[in-house]
Amino acid sequence: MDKTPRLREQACFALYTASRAVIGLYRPMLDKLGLTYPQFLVLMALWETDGLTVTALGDTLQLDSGTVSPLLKRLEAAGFVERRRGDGSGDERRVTVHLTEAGAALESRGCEVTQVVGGASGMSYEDLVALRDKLTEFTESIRTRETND
Amino acid sequence: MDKTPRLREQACFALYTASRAVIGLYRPMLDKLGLTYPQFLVLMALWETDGLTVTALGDTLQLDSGTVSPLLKRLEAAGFVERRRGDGSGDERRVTVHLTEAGAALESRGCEVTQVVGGASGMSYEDLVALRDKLTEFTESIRTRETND
DNA sequence: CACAACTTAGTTGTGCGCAATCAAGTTGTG
DNA sequence: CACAACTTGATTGCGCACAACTAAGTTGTG
Repeated sequence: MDKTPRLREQACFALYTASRAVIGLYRPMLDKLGLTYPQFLVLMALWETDGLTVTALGDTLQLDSGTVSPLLKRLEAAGFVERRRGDGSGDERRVTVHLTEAGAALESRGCEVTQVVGGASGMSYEDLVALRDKLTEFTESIRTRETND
Repeated sequence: MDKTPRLREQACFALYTASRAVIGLYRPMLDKLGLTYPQFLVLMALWETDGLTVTALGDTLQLDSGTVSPLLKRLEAAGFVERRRGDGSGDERRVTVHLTEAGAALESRGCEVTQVVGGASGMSYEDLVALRDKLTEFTESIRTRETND
């Protein structure tokens, strides 16, 4: 029984490293669009459903307001999105996030990026799908156990 | 052909989310040891091989000096590690990192944490090993393609 | 020896990520 | 209506990550 866990044997470390590696793979391509990876995720969410509230965006990306608010501030400053308070709902607390023309225009180039990254991953489509499903299962499983101490 | 990639379908997003979720699972336990996850990784590397240089630590954790240097500064301030310049090698550029007594003493409690997290992941040992290997393969594959533009 | 090229750590600046806190707005209950 | 509980988004503070740069030390070449 080797009680000392080796770094290389830890699935969590592999996860941590892999995550940073993919983002690093995206980086040079996203740089050309003037985006960071989290900013790109926001746009992907909006390309799918424009006009999400800040909370809905946070739920989608699994990020809290302390991350999303400044993220949107930068995206707004860059001219990719626009925030509107009390948009139609009559609830003045709600802020909806909308793509600008520039933000919407990035969609096709953005999709290209995901294609290229998928190809550069060195894995087949089937493998990627299997990995994604395994990871999603993993995350769900963790979230349900989050109350642990 | 749906050209617009959905966030939920992206393996990269699943990776990004899963990574943060595991670290979140570690957080409350590591808080009790006074450590963050990256700091815990440094200690794991040192429990395995004490006296690594800053560069060797960076290679092990796949982090550059801009991340490792301040990380070690905080770990040193917390009394878990100690840095020594030109340690024996006669090369005054090299800084080796050594566990203090307090740092070494955390090992058994640290190992416990990895056990608990492994259990709380909701996956079998075999599944975790398979996932880890898939992720390692993924990362390696990406690193070899990093010269892409 | 001279000196350019390189290696090693560290610093600076920007952008996440998250806990904690806050202010403004809304809702439920009496 | 009054007012406590809640929701929504923003702010603050700290610790990563990483690019770009710097300073100090080492090595290879003539």
